[in-house]
Amino acid sequence: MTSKFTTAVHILTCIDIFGEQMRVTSDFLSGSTGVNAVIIRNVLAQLRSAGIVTTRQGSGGAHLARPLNEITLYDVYKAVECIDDEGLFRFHENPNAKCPVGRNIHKVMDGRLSAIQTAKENELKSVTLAEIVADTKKIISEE
Amino acid sequence: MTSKFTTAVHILTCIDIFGEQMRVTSDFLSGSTGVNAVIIRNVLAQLRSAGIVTTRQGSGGAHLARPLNEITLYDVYKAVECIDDEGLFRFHENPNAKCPVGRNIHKVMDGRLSAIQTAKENELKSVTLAEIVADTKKIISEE
DNA sequence: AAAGTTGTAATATTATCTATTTCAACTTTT
DNA sequence: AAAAGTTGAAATAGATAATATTACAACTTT
Repeated sequence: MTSKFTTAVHILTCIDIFGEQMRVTSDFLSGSTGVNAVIIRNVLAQLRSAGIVTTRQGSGGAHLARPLNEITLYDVYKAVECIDDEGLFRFHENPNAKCPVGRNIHKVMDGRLSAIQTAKENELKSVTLAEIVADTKKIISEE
Repeated sequence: MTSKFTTAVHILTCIDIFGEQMRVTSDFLSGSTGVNAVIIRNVLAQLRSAGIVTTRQGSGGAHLARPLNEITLYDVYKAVECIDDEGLFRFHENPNAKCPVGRNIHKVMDGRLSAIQTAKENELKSVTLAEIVADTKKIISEE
């Protein structure tokens, strides 16, 4: 499990909150998140590939590619964590095909576990960044 | 993420399916799962602490401590993966407290993410090992 | 007493995430 | 045109965690 998902949400929140007043560079985001600037650029690259942000060489600064209420946590998660490769659970990789349990346990569990995966994804889809940013602004204003 | 959860389900399935005919030792389970025998014994120790299996030094062989339909996937998951320590997501650990976003993002996301955690746990609670074993036996009989 | 097993600690290996270094390509400013 | 600051990306290093391995004491049965 990586921390790229929460880092990405942090990044997007910063872009929205600070983007109008200043240039949100990878260096600034590195300072806010405490994550190395190169990692930030990697995450931004993944968000860019997913059509969530725009970046430009030279001029610098990241911008949202679409409105906050059209970006769900699932979109962000899918962009930065490789969902297809591995699900919520990790299988032991070398079950013995000569054992009737060993050669079938993966198949048996897959169906049950993918239901859980789906439940997680549906929860992620139900939250947009607009809500995250609204919550953040509210907390900041009450400080 | 570890593979101890799926390994544990595999182990419990084996205990039920093979337990009447033979002694299900850590060595046998190592052969069926492809997981090192010491790791198997560690998993068994965790399942024993959770009151799911019984083991004995010397005589060998693991046994179920209660009926399959009284063991949910959640029981197994809780026994072998430290649920409290870390949730479904991993946070970047050093957000900048001097940044209004940095010092609040964790709090903002926590509520949303724990809802997802709960959804996952509820799904895990809804499946018992009795169903896993029934599915496995069905597939074996059709081979 | 011998053989086989569990329980457990200590160490090694492996995989993976994160950080770091480096530099070319690009944009804006002077 | 030059300088300063930035992104994109590759290569390497470091840190962390999961898994495997080794070793052996304690235990049970034959």
